Amino acid sequence: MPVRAKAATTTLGYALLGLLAREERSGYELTHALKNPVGYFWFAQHSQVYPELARLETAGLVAYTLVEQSDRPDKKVYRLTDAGRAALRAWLNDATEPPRKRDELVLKAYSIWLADPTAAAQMMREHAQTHLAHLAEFQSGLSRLEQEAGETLWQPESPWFGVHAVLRRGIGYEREYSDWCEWLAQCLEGTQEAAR
Amino acid sequence: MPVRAKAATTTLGYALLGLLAREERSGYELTHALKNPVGYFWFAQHSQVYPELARLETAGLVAYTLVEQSDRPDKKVYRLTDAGRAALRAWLNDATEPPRKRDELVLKAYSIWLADPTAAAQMMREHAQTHLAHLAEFQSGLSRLEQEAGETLWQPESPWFGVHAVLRRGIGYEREYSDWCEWLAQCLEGTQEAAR
DNA sequence: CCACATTATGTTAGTTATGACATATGTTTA
DNA sequence: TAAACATATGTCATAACTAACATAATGTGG
Repeated sequence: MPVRAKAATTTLGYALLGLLAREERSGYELTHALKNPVGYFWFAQHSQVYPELARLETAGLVAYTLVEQSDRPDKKVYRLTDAGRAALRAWLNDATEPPRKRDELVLKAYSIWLADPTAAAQMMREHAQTHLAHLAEFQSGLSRLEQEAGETLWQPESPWFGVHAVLRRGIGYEREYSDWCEWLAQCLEGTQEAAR
Repeated sequence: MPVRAKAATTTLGYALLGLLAREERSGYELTHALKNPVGYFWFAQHSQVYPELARLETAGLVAYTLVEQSDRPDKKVYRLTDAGRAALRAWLNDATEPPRKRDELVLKAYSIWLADPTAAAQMMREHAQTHLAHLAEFQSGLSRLEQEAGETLWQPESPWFGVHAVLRRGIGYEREYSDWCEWLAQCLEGTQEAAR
C-alpha cells in the first residue's frame, strides 16, 4: 500500500512537472496549458505559476533557458530535470486522498426549497446547458486526439494516454452533471414523473 | 438573468445559514453537520466554523442563545434571523460559477504514462472501491430519506427536497467516478478491449 | 486509575489561492 | 489614431483554508 511521503513540492508543482514532462514551456505557456484539458481538474493563475516555477527551480526539479526575442518580450523556457522526473514518478506512487469537493451549486440545491421553483428550474436549465457545452468540448477534444494519436491513445506508456484518461473523466463528469441539473429542473417544474 | 450581487457573507456562511434554516444548532453541531450529505459538497473544520458564526452574528444574520449544561460544557445555540433568511434567499438567485475542480487523482492520471501500469491499475482499483463505498452511503441515505420523508422528498417546498437533490448528485458523482477508475484500471492492464 | 473519546469553544501560525497592480513590446481592430 | 489584444514576467495585499495548540468537563473501556 502506497504511503504519503514528504512532498517535494505542492500539487500545483506536480501539475507543472506533468506538463513539462511532455514538452518545454515558458511560464506563460504553462499558465495557458492550465486550461483544457489538464487544467479542467487543476488550475492556477499566472500569479501562482511564476512563484511556483521559481521554487521548482530552486529545488532543482526544473531548469530554464532564457530565450531572447526581438518582436516580443524575452521568455524563460523551462524543462524537467532528472530530479524533477523522479519526483513526479514518486508522487504518482503516493497515496491520494479522494477529492474534497466544494460546489456552490450543489450547496444551493440543499437550500432550494426556499427559492421560487420556476426561477430555480430556469437556473438549473442554464447550468445544464453550460455543462453540455463543456461536454461537447471534451468530446471534440477526444475526436481530435483520436486523429492525432491513433492507437497510441490506448497505450499506457504513451503521453496521449494521459490526455485520454483526463478527457474521459471530463466527459463522464459533465454528462452526469448536466443530467442532474436537468433532473432537478424537472422536479422543480413538477414534471418529475418523467424523472423518477 | 441573475446577477452576482455583493455577498453578505462567504460561501461557508451560506452553508451554515442553509443548515440553520432547517433547525437551530450549536457551532459544534454545525461542524458535524458539515459532513454527510451537505458537507460532501462543502466542508469546513471547526476552526473555520466558529469565526464564521461570529461574523454572521455581527452581520445580524444569525443570533444565539447560551444554553447552560451541567453535565457538559455550555453551548451557544444559533438560529437564523429574518435578515439571515433573506440573505440566504437572495444568494439562491445570484449567478453561480461552475465549480473549478481540483482533483489530484485526475492530475495523476494525466501523468500516469510515466508510472508502472500494474501498480497504477491497482491504485485505480482501490479508488474505485472507495467511491463505491461512498456511493453505497449515499444510496442508503436516500433509502432512509424515503422512509422518513415519504412523498415530501419530491415536493420542491420541502426541506427534504434539498437533501434529496444533494444525495442524487452524490450518487451520480460517485457512480461516474468509480466507473472511470475501473475503466482506467482495465486500460492499464491491457484488458481495455472490454472497456472500449 | 489511566488513557481515550465525546462534547464544547475558541486562537494562532502558516500555507494556499485570488484579484489587482505593475511594466514593456508589438499587432490587430475599430 | 486610439483602443484593445496578445505576449511575457513579475509583485503584493488580502482572503480562505489547514493543522496544530489550548482549555475544560464528563463518560467509557481496559
